[in-house]
Amino acid sequence: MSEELLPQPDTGEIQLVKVLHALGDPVRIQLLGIYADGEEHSCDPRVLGLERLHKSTVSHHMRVLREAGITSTRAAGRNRYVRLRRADLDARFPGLLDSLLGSLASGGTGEDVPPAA
Amino acid sequence: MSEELLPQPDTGEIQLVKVLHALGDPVRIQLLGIYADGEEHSCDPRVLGLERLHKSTVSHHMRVLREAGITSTRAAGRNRYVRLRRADLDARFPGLLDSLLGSLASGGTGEDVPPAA
DNA sequence: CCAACGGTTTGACGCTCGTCAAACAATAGA
DNA sequence: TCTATTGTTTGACGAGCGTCAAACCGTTGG
Repeated sequence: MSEELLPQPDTGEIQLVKVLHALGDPVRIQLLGIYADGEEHSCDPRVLGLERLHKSTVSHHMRVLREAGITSTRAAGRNRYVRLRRADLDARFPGLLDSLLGSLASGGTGEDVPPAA
Repeated sequence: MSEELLPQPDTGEIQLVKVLHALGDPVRIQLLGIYADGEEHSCDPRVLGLERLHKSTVSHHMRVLREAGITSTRAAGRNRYVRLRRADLDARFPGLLDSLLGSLASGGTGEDVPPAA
């Protein structure tokens, strides 16, 4: 059995400008919202609600997020489990993640917001 | 005499993903640090400490920041005065700007940090 | 009126990005 | 041992970005 972490930057090496660049994309900011629960998630576009995108495209976004230091990916068997690096990000940039997730919830993404009706 | 504001998005129209995209660039995140004092600033690259960049390049970055809703530009005579839209950003995304500026100060940009010596 | 100033706009260049498709790799299950 | 599953990698394509240079525009000051 294999059980290893895919390469990712050390906490101290995470750069703000790269984090912002990584999140300055509609798909990846949406992924951040999905990962906000702190749980592990599969990479399958169907599971993530990203059926509109090819699996290789999703894989690409995963890599960008991981290399920016935002997510951590664990490989187990033929599955990969992606999780938010909440503690590391909080240590590196205190308060940033919380305000980002808060802003996301306040609807700053231009997504379709169904009326409260 | 002319004295008008260049076009910019209304506070409610500011989109998080566009803000992050705008700030996910080394030059523009540096500009954010300059504007952090809340004062008005000229566009002259020499005044901004951006001598390495052509004035048209700086002008381009100004436009990106303004159209993302991050800055406000006032035209007076042949000068333009750029200022951070702190109140608008705080209203739209509470806490985001503060944590961004804090993260910037914590050195997450990969900039050269002179030793404390 | 005319020249200098502060910025913007346009066009060009190379590079990066987001996306898909196809091939590939590794594991799990029958 | 096949075959299906899960995801990565590579290559291609069009679009967008960051930069510079040159032309342009409105304003200021002789």
